[in-house]
Amino acid sequence: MRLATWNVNSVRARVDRIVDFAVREDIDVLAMQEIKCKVEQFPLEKFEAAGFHVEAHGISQWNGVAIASRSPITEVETSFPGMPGFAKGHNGPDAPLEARAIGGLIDGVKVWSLYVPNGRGLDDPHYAYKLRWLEALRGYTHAILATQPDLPLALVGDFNIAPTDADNGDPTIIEGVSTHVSAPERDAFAALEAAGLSDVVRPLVPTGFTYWDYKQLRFPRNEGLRIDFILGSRAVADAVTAAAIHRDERKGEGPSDHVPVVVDMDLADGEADDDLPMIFG
DNA sequence: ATGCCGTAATTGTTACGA
Repeated sequence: MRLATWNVNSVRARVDRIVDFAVREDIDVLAMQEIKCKVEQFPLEKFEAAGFHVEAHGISQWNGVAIASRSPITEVETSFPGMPGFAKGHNGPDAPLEARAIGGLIDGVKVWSLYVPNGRGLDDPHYAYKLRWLEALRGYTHAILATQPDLPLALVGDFNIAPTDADNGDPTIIEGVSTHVSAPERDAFAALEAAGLSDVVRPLVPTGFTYWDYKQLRFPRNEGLRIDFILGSRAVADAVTAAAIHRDERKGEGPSDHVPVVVDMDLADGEADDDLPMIFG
């Protein structure tokens, strides 16, 4: 399985670029974030014409996530258990959920496309919301791997955290002042790893950014951030054979400000192997 | 070079982004 994640910054504004990439790179599963449309506005036909099934979750012009897959997607969920909500003036336990998560089972792999809240500012209510959201995601991960430790689980998307200083090449993003690089955010990311996930791209692609702001020549100057990740359970990590960050997708006409991150997985059918008749035995 | 903000509500301006 070739699995990709991409914050597309509007699926309608660049659907042809997205589908062209998925076809050209022979992507099996493409997790998208910031589709920026309602489900009924999603350009389904162009994905289906290219041979993809699509599950999308979008409720307004903000946020929105989707998964396009060559194999059918089952067990679709549009939030994970415990996921908090947020709205202006309504930040409590009953706040409405945003369209920031969609999960499904694809060829035995549980895939989640995630758009972690931005945070906006260290003193902003959105920052506390971001940390609550990440803690809920950690709790979900811990719970599911406690009961299914061998599950191939992939949490992919825009985590809006630069986990190390090497992941921050933007001179305007400063520790102590900015979101994305604060200790609580980095601790929250590390807690996901402690819950049983690992970044399956970094061992194969140790450096490089996945996002460059549209302003201030950030891309030509290569002043970006690495904030888009593919986190996998042990079963996923053991299956990964290759990884890539498609930096070239930031070039040309009408790019997203993020680029796709891709892994190849060689997934043995663990249970099926045990059931195979011993023809040669 | 990869080039100086883009998108989607809306129709002048605001919200959002990282």
